[in-house]
Amino acid sequence: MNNFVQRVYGAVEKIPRGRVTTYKDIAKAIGSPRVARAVGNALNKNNSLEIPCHRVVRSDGRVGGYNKGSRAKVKILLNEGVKINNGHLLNLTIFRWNQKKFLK
DNA sequence: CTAATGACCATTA
DNA sequence: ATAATGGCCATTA
Repeated sequence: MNNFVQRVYGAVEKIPRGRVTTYKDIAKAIGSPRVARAVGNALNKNNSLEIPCHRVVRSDGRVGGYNKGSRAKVKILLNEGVKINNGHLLNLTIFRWNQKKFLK
């Protein structure tokens, strides 16, 4: 574990059930807007159930990867009420969660 | 030290 | 709609 991973997890653990955010949004949230790819790498190592990394999706509305397989990721999200069709969110803007907005 | 890798992104064809 | 491309950056070999 290192500082970067800690910061990523710190942002991810705040995502509420039934909502999603993007790798890029996590990057912004930790103050480094261009590290989306590295965020994915950090989440790939996650094993903790405390970190809801299945709620992080791609900015194009596709579900993205998962260390237990993207099938499992879709399954969990569907179970939380996020609507997905062929690995693509029906409407990313509806389910997207923005921390700043939430705090306002 | 350098090179390769990957749960990404935006642009272009 | 798909596919290719270049960029990005932390981590790992």
